[in-house]
Amino acid sequence: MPSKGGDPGLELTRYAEGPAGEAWALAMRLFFTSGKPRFVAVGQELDLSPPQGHALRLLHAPRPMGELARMMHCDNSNITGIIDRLEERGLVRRLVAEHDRRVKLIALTEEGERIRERLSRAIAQPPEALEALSPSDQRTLRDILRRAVGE
Amino acid sequence: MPSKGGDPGLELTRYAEGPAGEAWALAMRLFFTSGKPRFVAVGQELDLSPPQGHALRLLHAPRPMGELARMMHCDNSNITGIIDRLEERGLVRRLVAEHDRRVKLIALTEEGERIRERLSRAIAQPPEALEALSPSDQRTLRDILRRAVGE
DNA sequence: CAGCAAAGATTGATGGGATCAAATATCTAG
DNA sequence: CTAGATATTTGATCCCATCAATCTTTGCTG
Repeated sequence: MPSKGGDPGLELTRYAEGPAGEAWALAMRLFFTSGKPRFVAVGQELDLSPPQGHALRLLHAPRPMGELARMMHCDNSNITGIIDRLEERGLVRRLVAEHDRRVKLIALTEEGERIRERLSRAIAQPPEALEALSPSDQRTLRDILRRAVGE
Repeated sequence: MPSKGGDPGLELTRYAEGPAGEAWALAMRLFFTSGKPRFVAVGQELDLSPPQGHALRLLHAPRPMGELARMMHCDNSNITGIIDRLEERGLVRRLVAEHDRRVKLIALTEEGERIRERLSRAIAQPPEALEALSPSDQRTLRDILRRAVGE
């Protein structure tokens, strides 16, 4: 079964085993053709690199640097630079935690909150492929994913 | 509804509208907590950066540089370096297209094919959250996503 | 209390990636 | 043949990832 057109899919299903594997392959395809490009595009409009955008999204509540690093699956020292640049732009502030003066809590400024809001809204927009599903399929999809994620 | 634990979710559902939006938010959460980390980890084992891995996966058939660039949503000039490094490692070859000597077709070497195979297999493995679903949910999920992607 | 190991964050070095402008080689139309 | 378009490359600049080393602060232990 050769793929159609320009093969926009990542030829993922070839290696998938079982229904879960196939579903996962299709989901990743959706993400790579829709999700990631949009994330990058929206980030560019707001002049945010993907890691900066990611960090901003995680900051709906103040967090220590180390927690950010863990959540972003990257090294501690990496976060320093990302936060540096966000701080220079006034989107973020470093607060010293009073219970432990080693840790710095990163908090959004008002401007940062505004940008985060816009970013989140744009990213939450589902791709057309999902919007085009029947309402019943949409609900079923949501319900199954809720069960998967354990919500 | 404050999130539980360390808030591994990206607080995505707050901005989602409608079932499709919620489903999308859940899918992205799955991707960010499972998919991307695994992609990066598997890449590290094989000593491939994420873009190198991505490019390799797209090369199940020889492609011109420009086509790779379009598929990876990046600038043409970007691909040059990525392919340079893959070529230095002997995973890839540049072939001059005979119908147009401007274009270079990128083809996997045998070693490249082996690596690509291992990468693809590892990535195709669905996250536990999906494996844990009932077989019926798994099938339904796959079917809905097939409809969405239009397969 | 003194000393010391561990934890949180930063710095510096190195290499890869994104983006943009400019250059090169080739093709195609007229 | 020539002008313009196309595919790729180069160079410059910035950002990100990773690792080792450093600094401060904490908490433990004798």
